Amino acid sequence: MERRVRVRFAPSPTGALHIGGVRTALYNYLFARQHGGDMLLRIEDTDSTRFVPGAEEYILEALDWLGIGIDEGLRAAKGEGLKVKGERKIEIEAIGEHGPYRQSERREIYHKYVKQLLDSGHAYVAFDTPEELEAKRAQIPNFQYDARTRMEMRNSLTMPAEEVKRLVNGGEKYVVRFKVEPNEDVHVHDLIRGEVVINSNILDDKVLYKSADDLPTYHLANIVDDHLMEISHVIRGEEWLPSAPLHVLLYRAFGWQDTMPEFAHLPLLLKPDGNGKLSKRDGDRLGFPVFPLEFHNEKDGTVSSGYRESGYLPEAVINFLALLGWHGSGDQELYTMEELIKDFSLDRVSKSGAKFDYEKGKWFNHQYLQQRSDEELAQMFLPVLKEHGIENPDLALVAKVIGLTKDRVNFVPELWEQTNYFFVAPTEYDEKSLAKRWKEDSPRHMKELLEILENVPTWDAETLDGIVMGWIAEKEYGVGIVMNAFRICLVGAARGVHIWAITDVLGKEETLKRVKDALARL
RNA sequence: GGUGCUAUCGUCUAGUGGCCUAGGACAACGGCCUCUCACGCCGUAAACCCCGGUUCGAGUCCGGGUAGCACUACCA
Repeated sequence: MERRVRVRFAPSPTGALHIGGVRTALYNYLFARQHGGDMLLRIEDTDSTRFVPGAEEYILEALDWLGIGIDEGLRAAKGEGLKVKGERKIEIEAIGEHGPYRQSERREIYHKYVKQLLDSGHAYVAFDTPEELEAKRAQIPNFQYDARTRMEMRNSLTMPAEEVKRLVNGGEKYVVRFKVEPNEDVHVHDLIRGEVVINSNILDDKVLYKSADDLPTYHLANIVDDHLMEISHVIRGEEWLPSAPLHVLLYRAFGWQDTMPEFAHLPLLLKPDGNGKLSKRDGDRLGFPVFPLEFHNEKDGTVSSGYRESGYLPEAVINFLALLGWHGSGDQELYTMEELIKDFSLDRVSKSGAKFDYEKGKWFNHQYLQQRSDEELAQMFLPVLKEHGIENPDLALVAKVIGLTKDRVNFVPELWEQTNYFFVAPTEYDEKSLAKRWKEDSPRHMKELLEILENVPTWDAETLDGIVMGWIAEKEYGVGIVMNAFRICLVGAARGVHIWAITDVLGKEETLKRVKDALARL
């Protein structure tokens, strides 16, 4: 009997959610959905010193924006206040029977399990201060707190029980360490990498709990919670692979080996250039976001740009991320979330790290932008127009102009460069275009054209094209030279959509005005 | 340093011993379309890390190198 698939995404609220974390969340989500299982979200805030205000809200809002649904644990509640640029005022709801879902709220639970390990002899109390340990490391190269060295340290293994009790009761700061048995080959079965074997000698006696803040460390909290929350598959980043054997040992120490989850360690997202894993600095340096949403870090005062604010569509980010380290069964590149859920498979996840290819991300956004309706894009374009001083434009007109130009852009903000001449008449003219397209005869051509345009029976593309082309042919002027001069008058440069599409949007009056203005200036 | 993971076009990747003359996509380049600039379409260039071994046959399996990455905290 297969057990119910239950996976979790368990970020730490230490800042904006890194794009690699988003991918981890996505793969967990796809896996859960595909198997009809549950996707949990748990907050791993066991390091009180690294907590960043707003980070939790950020994480939940980011997942919500991307459409990565949470079935259990913490999630963004639907409603107003969500998706507000700049200020994050989301409502958080907790659902499920396995809560609380913030580790900082699970102290009593961890106490119980720390005690269990202590009682069974799998763990011990240690009093060595951080300073003492640091001194030890400085003194002994490659010092490791383990079977070889623990008998030289200040812990419950080397001190009389009475002394330990006295110290603990007296409020002395201590930690609880896991007692790793030496020289044992620990086997970890990884769904992506196969069998990984590590000898326990290289593991150290990891700190499981620190009395200073009365909180467990990641390793303990993670194992206890995954067990209690009945997690079936742990899908996480490759950086966790080295500590997976420790986790296996922990499951065994608790006697939970029969329900231990399966592991899958995902390849890392690497810098686009050079070596190493992708960091926030790379984004700043190369000019692209490494976070889903913009984030204002209250703690260090930094601002991180986000995909959403850069004009990315969530479905493009999802598609892009899905293919960074995973490949479908065929040659398909464009995937909806539904298709991803159908086709996803852990054994098609790559083993090697993937360099972050921002250029491809642009292409994905281009693809998805084309699928959005002109009206929808118009709404998204409004703020950009406002930035350029266009207040309360005619929405139908904006949509029409977008329909004419959207296939030229990758992002909504880029629409401005493609559409500005529809909203603002040119006041100066591009030098290069002028040099190439504005000839000696051009003023004369434009004067003639003006007369013709003033007298056309109807102002539609077909009529204009017929009349103007007829006139050019009759006078043997050359289509290119006349039309480009005309274009310069209307646009200010030799660029833009089809000329009759421009005159159509501009209308007769504005078109004539622009030609007259150009004539007066050039 | 130690341990582990990984290794196909510039990048993401397909490839599970003969279907590979190594396929697709992004980017690059060229052409077509055309009143311009784009888009689009068509095409070109571009890779199996190295050395051994197994095999009739290796990108694919094995060994050894090399390289890259990760981990090596009272952080996750």
